[in-house]
Amino acid sequence: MDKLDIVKALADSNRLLIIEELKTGEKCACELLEKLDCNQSTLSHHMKQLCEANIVEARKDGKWTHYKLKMNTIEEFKAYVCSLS
Amino acid sequence: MDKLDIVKALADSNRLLIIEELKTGEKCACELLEKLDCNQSTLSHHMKQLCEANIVEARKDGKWTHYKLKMNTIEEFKAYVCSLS
DNA sequence: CTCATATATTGACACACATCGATATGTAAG
DNA sequence: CTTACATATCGATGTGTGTCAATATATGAG
Repeated sequence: MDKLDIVKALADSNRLLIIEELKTGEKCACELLEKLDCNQSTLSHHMKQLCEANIVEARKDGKWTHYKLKMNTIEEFKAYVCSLS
Repeated sequence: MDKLDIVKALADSNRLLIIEELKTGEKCACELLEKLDCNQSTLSHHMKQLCEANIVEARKDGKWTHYKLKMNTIEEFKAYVCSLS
């Protein structure tokens, strides 16, 4: 886990919203797109960054791509934040 | 606490290093400067951002400014990260 | 095969931001 | 008052990145 990659991936309002949506469980790109005020290529770009930071994982299912939070990474990041206090 | 302000303030390698230094307690700017590979005005700029995000607080003492982690904010951020899992 | 739909990639662009040198401000000592 | 030191601010600059339109790729339906 690279702390810097993680915080950089979190440092955008749309990506924080995406995380918020994924807290309630796996969602596909078109569901996420409805919640965000941006176009499809922008969403795709954000999802790529979240995946590359290992915060989110993608699962392809036919035409759809489903995304969910990657708990391993989140737990490791949580441990880091806890170490600050 | 604004999550976005916090993650943006964390999203820089030098600022993560500063946080790491402040984990061990209050330090003045010149001590921090020794640990970082940047010039004095750059450090000052980073400290300002950390203060504005309420992650760090400054205390002036004569010529020196001492910085320490602001635990209230860190605890709130910790609660947010915990809410993700 | 053709068409529609879902998602990814590319290229361009504007804006944010990390960095530095120069300078300003503030404080203590002599 | 003058000098030295600690820190802050300013202006300029290069790099990074969020955004979009256009296009590509992939999948399934008919």
